[in-house]
Amino acid sequence: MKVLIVEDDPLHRSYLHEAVNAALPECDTVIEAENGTVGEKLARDHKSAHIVMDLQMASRNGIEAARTIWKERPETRILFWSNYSDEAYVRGVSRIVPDGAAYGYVLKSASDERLKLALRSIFIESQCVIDREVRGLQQKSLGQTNGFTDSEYEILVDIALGLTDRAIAKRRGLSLRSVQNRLQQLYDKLDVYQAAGDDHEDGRFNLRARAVAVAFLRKLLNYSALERAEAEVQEWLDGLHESPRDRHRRRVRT
Amino acid sequence: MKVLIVEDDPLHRSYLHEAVNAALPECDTVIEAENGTVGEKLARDHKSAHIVMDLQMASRNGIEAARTIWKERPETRILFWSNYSDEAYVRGVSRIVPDGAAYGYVLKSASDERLKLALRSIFIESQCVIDREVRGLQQKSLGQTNGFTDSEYEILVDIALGLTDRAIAKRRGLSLRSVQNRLQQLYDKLDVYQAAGDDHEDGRFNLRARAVAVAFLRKLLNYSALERAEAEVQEWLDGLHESPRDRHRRRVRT
DNA sequence: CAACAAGCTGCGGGTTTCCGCAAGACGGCG
DNA sequence: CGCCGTCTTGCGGAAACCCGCAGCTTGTTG
Repeated sequence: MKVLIVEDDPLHRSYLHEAVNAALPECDTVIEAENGTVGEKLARDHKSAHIVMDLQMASRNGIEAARTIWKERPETRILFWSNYSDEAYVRGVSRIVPDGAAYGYVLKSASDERLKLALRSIFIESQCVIDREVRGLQQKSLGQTNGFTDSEYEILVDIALGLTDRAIAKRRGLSLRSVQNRLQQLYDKLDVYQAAGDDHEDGRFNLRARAVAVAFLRKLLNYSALERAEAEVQEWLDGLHESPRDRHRRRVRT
Repeated sequence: MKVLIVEDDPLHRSYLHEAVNAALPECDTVIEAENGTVGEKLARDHKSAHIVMDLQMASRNGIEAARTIWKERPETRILFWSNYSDEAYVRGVSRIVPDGAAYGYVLKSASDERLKLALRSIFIESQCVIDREVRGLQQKSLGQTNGFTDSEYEILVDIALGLTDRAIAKRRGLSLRSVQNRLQQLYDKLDVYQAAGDDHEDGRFNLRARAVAVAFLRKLLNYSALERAEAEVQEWLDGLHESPRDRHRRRVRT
């Protein structure tokens, strides 16, 4: 049995290496990658079936890497080992895990014991192991209790990127008004009205900008989510008008 | 000589402990703290003069902790040891360092050798040691080459928090128009106009929101900067009108 | 089928943002 | 002193945002 470790930090990497050796005597080779890019490459070269992956790496983050790996071989077992339980990460992961795949999500703050248990459960027993703390978020985010719908999350990302209502409408195939409806419902859930028009017109917030700030503070968004979204939107923008030639064709509107 | 280590991650903590022992034979005691809060407390109790501090900790981040420590004893020597060289961190640090204090900023990716050298330089020789990569940012941020003025940075933070123009004007003691001037100048520097109305009038960006997004992507802002700013603005809001009585929330505006 | 909930859409209008234009205010420099 | 550059402020208007109201399509349930 072979295990691939993908992790930025050399300290954590060697710690993982030891943990794998200790927890899995049946493992004969351990390979290491120091970022997502080489992680993908090694996974492909070695046809890795067992991977421990850090989220949040400089070159190419864990979610990106996992996505392409799973795309090529959906039965790969991946244990995500992360510092944070931001909702943005949790959502990002559960968005890309293939049906029936065995995977895990363990926090770096977990004990040695817990980590080893997770390694065995996933790699040997093919069971999913999700850290309790993470699990809580997942429930919230999938169920609708106090959580966010996918459509709400979508629009949150869109305004975080700085798109206008009109642009969002076009991107998502909605009318302008529908976009604004979704925005209202987002503002509602984020409780943006709190100090906005409450006391007086003095200390007012710009709802749109405030929503993004609150989402960040609540860790619904984080850097890597924004980064991914930015890449997607750029792609969309580029594909929007393939022919730079016929731009004069449609001039009149309204 | 005593050294205080303030660091979240147990692995990194013990690594630091070893590094200190190896680099500083004259050091007889090493104390450890696992977050900013107990870091402050230990620093006070032991009157620590030599501290190694992680930025980015859960309970109370390194900048906060360093600020209160320096406030009590400005001659304390602090070596910041961080994963990132985000401009937001660099700016945050150089904002709080007292005149003439010896401090350092070393990245976690640096070699053992570099770390040990930095430890000796700062704690023994009282010299400032700034990582080359970080240094670059600092130049940019203090000098005006392609960097941001304090006033621009201020307004960036304000819109990131979601304040309206009017609120910003009141907060900073400016007229509405001046605020908007600064915004324009910010938009200019952030190059927000790039794909906005450039090629076609369809996919437009909301400048205000876009500026925040770009700033995040360029790491001019990050979570901890936002968190600090949020605390400040809340404080300001509270102090604004002394009657916290009618705190009842209403969503209907008459 | 009726009744109801949930979502999309258009309309209208109040507020905010974005910004060109122009009139001061302040400081440096020949 | 006049000239110039930078910063501020007011005015006015086009565009964007925020949102109540009402009509329309779905899908569900009894």
